[in-house]
Amino acid sequence: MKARAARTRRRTRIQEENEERILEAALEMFSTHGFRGTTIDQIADAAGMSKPNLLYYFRTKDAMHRLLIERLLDNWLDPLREMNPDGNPLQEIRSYIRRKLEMARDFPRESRLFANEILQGAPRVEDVLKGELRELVDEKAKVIREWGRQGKMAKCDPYHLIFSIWATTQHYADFDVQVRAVLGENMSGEGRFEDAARFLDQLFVDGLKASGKN
Amino acid sequence: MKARAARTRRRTRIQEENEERILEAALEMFSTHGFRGTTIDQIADAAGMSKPNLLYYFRTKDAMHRLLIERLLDNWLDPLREMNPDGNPLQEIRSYIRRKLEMARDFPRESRLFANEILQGAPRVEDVLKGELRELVDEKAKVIREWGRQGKMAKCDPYHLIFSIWATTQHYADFDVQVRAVLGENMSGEGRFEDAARFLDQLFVDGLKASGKN
DNA sequence: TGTAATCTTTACCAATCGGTAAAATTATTA
DNA sequence: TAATAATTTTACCGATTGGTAAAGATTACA
Repeated sequence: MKARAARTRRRTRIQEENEERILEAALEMFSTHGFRGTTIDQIADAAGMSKPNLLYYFRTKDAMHRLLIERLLDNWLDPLREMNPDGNPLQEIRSYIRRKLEMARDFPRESRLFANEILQGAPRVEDVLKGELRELVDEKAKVIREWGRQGKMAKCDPYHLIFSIWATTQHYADFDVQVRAVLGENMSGEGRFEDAARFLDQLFVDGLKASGKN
Repeated sequence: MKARAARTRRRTRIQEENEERILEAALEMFSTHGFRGTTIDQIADAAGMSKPNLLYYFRTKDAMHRLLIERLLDNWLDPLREMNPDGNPLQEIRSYIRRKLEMARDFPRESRLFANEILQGAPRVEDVLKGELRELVDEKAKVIREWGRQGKMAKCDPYHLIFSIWATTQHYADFDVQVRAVLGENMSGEGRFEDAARFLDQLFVDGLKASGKN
């Protein structure tokens, strides 16, 4: 018996490549058809391999989905975590919006995967929402409220501010087809996101400047 | 042969009741599991009848879904249509937000049905998006731009303003479980929506007041 | 190079899917 | 009330679903 335990043997090159190909294909399918709307055959096709071959790497459909969700959640909360309590409030909010918008632009499938999951009642991420997510939002809400108290920005409900930032930024990934339909297909993705960034800056930053009456 | 054609015979009481029960059940299932994620058996169960009996009223799964989408689109654009070019700009925008928020509160399943459809590439509503919806948004965008030009409100990209209103209001229906997870289950639905309305008023109305620099 | 481990293919399976046929039942109306 | 139309049930079908068994091909390594 080797020193290396059977359960933890090193991953092969082929294994690494194929698992990545499968996850890529699975993300593509799950994010557009949802979990139940995606078949293993579709994923296998998209990954360019047979279904039994795919099932050699992931024993169930659920295993693929779980891993994708897990990976997603790893990065999902980072932009909010980076919001610095000691920074300039409006600048911090502006940067947060920018980071979220960049995520929507660069990882639209991940955003849609998450949206699908939430829409369907969040059966697989409920714990994270009520745990990690809630704690983080509570923490940042306190910071925002304190900024308001100190007159560094307008007083406002920090929870709904955060919801609004989530909603407006993720909208460009989740409702992409609608945005394209309204703006016309000829408008480039880059242009769309620049315009969106400019508008959201204006809306949130101007809208949250400390006003005299508070 | 009766004067009444075979194709257009009057709907019976039973027919009317059962079709309504079925659509109610179908809306419930489609809005949380999506089209492919919902089975006819599930709908039949939820409607309290057997599958063949259900299929007597709707010959295919698609027929139910199409009718629900059709009904939805009937009312979906009304709030934006009601925006009055001759009204007070900020008041009109405030009212529009209010109406959209009320729809999210009162018809969350319809909102999620729509969200599911868009997320999955809008295969069944593409025409409406590129047709009716786009025309309506173009029209209202002109109005908003004119308001800006006249100095009645801040100059801003009207398309992204509309997207932001859609995103923030529908968020409370589509991402309901996340909102509840963060705010805690003990907060009542009424309270949530009142807080949201207050915040969105502040964000959009304060954020879009005509500023000196324009 | 031989061999053990890894990877892929072929052939399959029970359960579930959307949907149908037709008999049995219930409601309507002449 | 008799006949007709509308509704419901029972029994079923072929296709697709997620997943398995096991033989065959390939790869890594001592």
